[in-house]
Amino acid sequence: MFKFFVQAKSPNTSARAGILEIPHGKIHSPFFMPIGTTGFVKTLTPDELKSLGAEIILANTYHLYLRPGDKNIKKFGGLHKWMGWNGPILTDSGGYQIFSLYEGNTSHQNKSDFKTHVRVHDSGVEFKSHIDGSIHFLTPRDVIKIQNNIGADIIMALDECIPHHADKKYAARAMKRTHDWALQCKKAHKNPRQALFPIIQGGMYKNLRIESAKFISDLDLPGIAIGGLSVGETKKQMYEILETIMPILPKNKPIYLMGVGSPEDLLEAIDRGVDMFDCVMPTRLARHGSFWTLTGRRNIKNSKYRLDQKPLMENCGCYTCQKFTRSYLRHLFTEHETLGLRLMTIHNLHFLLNLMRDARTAITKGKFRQFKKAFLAKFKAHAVRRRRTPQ
RNA sequence: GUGGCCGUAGCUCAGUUGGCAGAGCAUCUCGCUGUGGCCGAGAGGGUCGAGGGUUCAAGCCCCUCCGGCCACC
Repeated sequence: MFKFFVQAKSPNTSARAGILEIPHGKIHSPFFMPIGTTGFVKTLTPDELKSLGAEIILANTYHLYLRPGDKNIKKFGGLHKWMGWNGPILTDSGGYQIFSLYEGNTSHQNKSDFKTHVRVHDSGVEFKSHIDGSIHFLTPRDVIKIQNNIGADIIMALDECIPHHADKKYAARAMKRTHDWALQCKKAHKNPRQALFPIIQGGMYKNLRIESAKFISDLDLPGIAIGGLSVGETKKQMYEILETIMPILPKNKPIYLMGVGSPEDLLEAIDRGVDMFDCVMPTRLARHGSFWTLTGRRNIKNSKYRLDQKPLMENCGCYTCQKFTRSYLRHLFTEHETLGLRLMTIHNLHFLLNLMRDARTAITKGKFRQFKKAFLAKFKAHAVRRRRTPQ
């Protein structure tokens, strides 16, 4: 029901290519999961996702529990059937919402009109719904039951994600809670068609991270997730944490770095042995006008694209680049036309999913290091040039 | 013709007893990492309809003119 094989490794790197077999299909690793929090990847149909090469998508337990309600999803025949996506799905547990919606959280900018409150107790999490203000209390056991109802192929244990600047005492307490909850989730989880992944925490403290990595590994569940990164810390900090824990994680299980990321972070994490990723970046940035090219990130709203007859990216095979110019896409954005959001989303997802395919090919050929170096040299050069000579 | 109201940033408008010319939107940059299509940060943009007067100081008070709207002959 759930199998993971490592197929190829590349020299001088921990990067590896593999296959993950789960009830709704096979996934080629390393892979990126587009985010469909509320049961849809914003602006795209499942068919479009499939043709972009997405092999699995991510949805969110907290959001689906509030609306339409996990019990209703079960009545509809499960999330796959309801949303018309017959490929693999992973549901996040809602642990990240503890972090991003936490009262007084300053590391993330809370949306001013998104007045959700979260209180963490040893026994579970208290949420105030951002939809109707109702109060909900969820235990680790509840979170598993909700995910059973939603029916994803991979489900996540409840964890407590903390800000990067959390002190050691706070980080240790959140880690301990995350471990207790992981145990409770394991105990509550009984559906063999769903694989449960526990999550490593420990803040920016290496000894806590090591302790957490060992504890989570010892649970002997089908996969392992790394949480609490890409939450505002520097890239150097994130890579150091990865280098600290990756060597002590089991080699025969998929490793999932939650919430990452940017093209450069994906390659750096693959280099250190990570197999799975998810991130809002390609889809959210697309809706905000940003798009990726091999020479870095740009924004279609810039006035210099007003009369630009080139596609978003030269030699890009995506639908958007085949059919439309930058000037037209900019026009769609200035007119606030929905089509612009769709076309940009298609491009960014194509770019990132293609990057993952290229990385996999490079690993298979034993040339990942060269591939990474060549990609980053072009991609980051643009960012440096921008900093030095602002236009 | 007479009376009244109005004229301030590209647009819609604030502007206190006279005391450094303002906001929202738009424009132009930048940011966004287990999703609010938002949001945040910053920038540019003004002979305050024109001219004169009073005053240390006028968008504001006085006079003339121009333009717009309304009412009444």
